[in-house]
Order: sequence, then C-alpha cells, then structure tokens
Amino acid sequence: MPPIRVRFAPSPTGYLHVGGLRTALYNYLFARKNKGTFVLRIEDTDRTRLVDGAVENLIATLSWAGLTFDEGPTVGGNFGPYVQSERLEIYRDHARKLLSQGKAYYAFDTPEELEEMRKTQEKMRVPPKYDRRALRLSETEVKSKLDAGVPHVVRMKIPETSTIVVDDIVRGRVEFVSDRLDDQILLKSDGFPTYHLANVVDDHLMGITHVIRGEEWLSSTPKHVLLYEYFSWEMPAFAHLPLLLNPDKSKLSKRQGDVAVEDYRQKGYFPEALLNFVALLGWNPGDERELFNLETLVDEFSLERVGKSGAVFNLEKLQWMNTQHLRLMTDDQLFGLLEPYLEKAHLGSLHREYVLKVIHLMKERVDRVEEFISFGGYFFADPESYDNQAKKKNWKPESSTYLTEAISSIRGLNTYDEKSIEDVVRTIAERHGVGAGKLIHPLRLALTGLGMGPGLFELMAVLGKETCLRRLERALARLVEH
RNA sequence: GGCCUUAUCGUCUAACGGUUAGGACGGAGCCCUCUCAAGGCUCAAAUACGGGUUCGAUUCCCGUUAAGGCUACCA
Repeated sequence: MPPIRVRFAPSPTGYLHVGGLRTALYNYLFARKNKGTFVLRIEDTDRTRLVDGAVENLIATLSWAGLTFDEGPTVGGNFGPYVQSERLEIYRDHARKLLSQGKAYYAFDTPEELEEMRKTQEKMRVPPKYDRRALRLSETEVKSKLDAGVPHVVRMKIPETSTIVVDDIVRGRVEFVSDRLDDQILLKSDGFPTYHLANVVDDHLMGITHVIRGEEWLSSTPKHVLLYEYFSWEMPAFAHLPLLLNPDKSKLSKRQGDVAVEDYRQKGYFPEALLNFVALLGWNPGDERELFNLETLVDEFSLERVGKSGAVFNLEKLQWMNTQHLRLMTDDQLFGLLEPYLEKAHLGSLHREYVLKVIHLMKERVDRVEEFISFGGYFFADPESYDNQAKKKNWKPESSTYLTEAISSIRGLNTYDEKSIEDVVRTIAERHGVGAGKLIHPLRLALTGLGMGPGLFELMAVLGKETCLRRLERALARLVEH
C-alpha cells in the first residue's frame, strides 16, 4: 500500500472558516494516525476573489490551531509548487491532452450568451445545462476563432449516458447518471483552471490517496471521477464530511454568527478547545469520552466513525468545552495566555505573583482568558460604582455600623491573611449576634462593587490591607449617601 | 424544477436486529455554601410518518414528509 497522503485545499478568501478548520483537522488526524503526509495546497484560481494577505493569515491561523502541515507553501516539499496560481502551465497541458483526445472541447460563448441560454431553459422549465452549441462548430471554424484570438474556454465532454459510481468512505456507494451532468468548464477564458480540473490534476500529481472534504463537493465528485478516468489515473479514496450547520440547519455561514476561526481566537477560545469541539461535530470515539487534545484525537480518530448527518455548531457546548480546557491548565499556563490581554488593558506592569493569585481565585469562574480581566476588574482597579441589585439585597441600615467596626479592626491587624481577616469578621458578627453573612455581603459589595465573586476572605487577602481599607472607607461614604 | 445527501432528546451524539433507547451541552430542582461559580445528586426531554422483511426493528428494504447540498468562466 502506498504511503497515505492527504491535503487540505482551501481557497484564500481572507479567513479560515470553522468548517474548513474541521476539514483540516480530520485530514491532519487521518495523516498522523496513519503515519502519512499532510499537505496544504492553496486553491487560488479565482482571481476575482483574491484577498490580500489571505494565505499568510490562513497559515498563521492553522499554526495557531496547531495543525502543522508537512508540505505546502512556506515549507516546500517534493510536489510543489503548492499554490495553484503557480501551476497554470500544468493545467493547460492537461487540458490540451483532453482536447487532443476529444474528451474536452473549445467553446467561444460569451457570458451574456450563456446567461441568455439559461434564461430560455428556465422559461422552458428544463434543467439548466450547457447545450453544446460549441460542438456544432467545424474544425476550421474552431481553428480560425482560435487564431483570431477569440476568448474561449475549454469544456469537459460528459458521456451521453453512463452511470458513474462514487465510492465514499462515509457515504458508501453513490450513483450518478451522466446525462444530468453539465459539460463543466475546465479552463476559463482567463487561462485559469476551474476547481474541477485543478483539483483532480493536483491531487493526482501530488500523490493524494484520500480526498477528505465537505459534503458540498459530493455532487461534483462524478465529474472528478470522470476526469480520473479520462486521464487513466488511479482514483483516490473519497470521504465526504457532513456539513456544519447554522442553528436553522442551513450551511454554516456568516450573518448567523461567527464562522471565522480568527473570531474565536480573538474571543479567547483555546485552540485545543475549538479543535476538540469541531472534532466532535461529525465524529465520536465510540465511547463516552469527549475531552481530547490533539494527541489523543490522533490516537482515536478514524474515518469509519465519521457520521453522515449535518451538525449544528452549538456555541454553548463550545463554551463549556473551553471551560473544561481552561480548568485543565495550570495557573502558570494561564498567566502566559493572559499576559497579552493585560498588556492591552495597560496592566502589564502588575506583579506576576499578584496576577497568579487572581488567576487562582478566578479560575473556577471564567470560561475564557479575557474574562479574568472583564469579570475580575476589581482586582485591578477600585470599583467605580456599586451594583444596584446587590446593594438592594445586601446593604442594610446597620451595615455601615458593621463596616465601620470592620475597618478599625482590620486597621489594627498585624498579620493580614485569610485566617486573621476571617477571625475579625466573625468576631464582629458574634458581638452583634448576627450571622457572618451580614458582614460578608456588604464587605464584598464595598470592596468589589458586586454581589458575587470569590470567597471574601481569600479575596481580601489577595487585595491587601491598604487596598481593602481604602475601598471600605470610600464605600462607606458612598453607600450611605442614598 | 432536476440531481444528490440526510433524518435518535432543543443541540452534539451512542446503541454487531433483542437495552428500562445511554452519555454530553443547555434547562429545571436539590445538596454544598458568605455570594457567584465549581462540584455532587435528581428530573424533564428523542428513534419524523406509513408500509413491508423478521419471532423481534432505532437498526434492513420501499414509499411519504421534512431539512440540507449542488445545479457559475466560485471554491
């Protein structure tokens, strides 16, 4: 058996779609699992959709996700170039070959003429399909148009009636009748190939053994199968992955939420969590485990366990998964990830030890790294305001008395730690014959402005004596005001 | 319209033809508790419909319905 080679072949549209990420992941997993090669190929044959910097961004995003490829742009390989726009001669050669064998033909129709044709077909309610008018041209007519430089395309000649079988690893045997297929354009008038030609030629030339791609390609696979036959090439194995869906079950798209991997990266999701999540959209290990990292996914992955039905991209589960991955990280790892966010919030000068303590306290309360800052603002700045609901619930007329007593007791404290703070608070509560909660909640409100958060005594110890006293005094003045 | 695909809790999914149809997210409740989380426990929630085949269908076959994909000189 030849060594396994798979590829991820995105077109550089500016960002990496999460569906693309999953396709890339499955290809990667399949390659690693089978000691094969993972190739990245850029399909940039549509020059009308070129986006500046898209390739660089794609590679950067893939690298952020940890999906390293063995061959491709920037890393090279023996089957390059890996960018289709650099392979134009190859496609033209192959188109010529088909032409010379009568398996393809020149067509000189203008886009307007084709549009006209389609309109008529629609009116007559027949399936839109090229009517092969170019085939009625005589050899000399074709030659003279060619010589005159009339813009033209090369079309694939589909057999009249034959059954084309696609053998798919996830879907089984799928049959197509050839007369339903259009005489697909292989080479556009600008000399660039269409997907169908470029894809088949490259997959063959690059020794691709398994074509793993989204289900949206299933319908055009018979054309690809035909091309392999026309060239007398060995067919790769096909595996068409179920689609990723919007909540309304349509194909996952923009306008119904974020679809770019970059969006999730920017929001602070971990690459492992995103990967773990999309891995489970269409695949499962066969048992009830669902937390994986890249290595364990490699160990468990198989195309046989890929499902057939589309999967809704469920944000809530992704969030949960991110939380799970966050919990698995050490405080140190989280510090490393938090640093850039601290810089951005102008908190870069904070002591590492302090931030580590904050992380420790907040770890169970956040789902994403940036939430250490957005949820834990009071660790970095005095509260600007006091949450109304919390105030209503926890601030009683007698609270200021308790607060005042707490302030003076705390001021007298020589050792300021969790234990001593707790003693002070509980002593005051006992003295008044009330539950400690009568002190704890107002204190938290005064210190953080919020009615929720980490345990009060730990919180106070981390904030430090000076900060606590300052905030308490300030709060006392402001909370009694109204 | 045509071709193709798909169909188990709201969502992701498990179940070599024989299970009280399992797990997870989310939801509800309880416990823990200084709050919020986290954690633990419990509950509600599904085989689209109709025919076959079979002693027995979630599972195999056919049909219906529904959803989706494709139907470009886009990928």
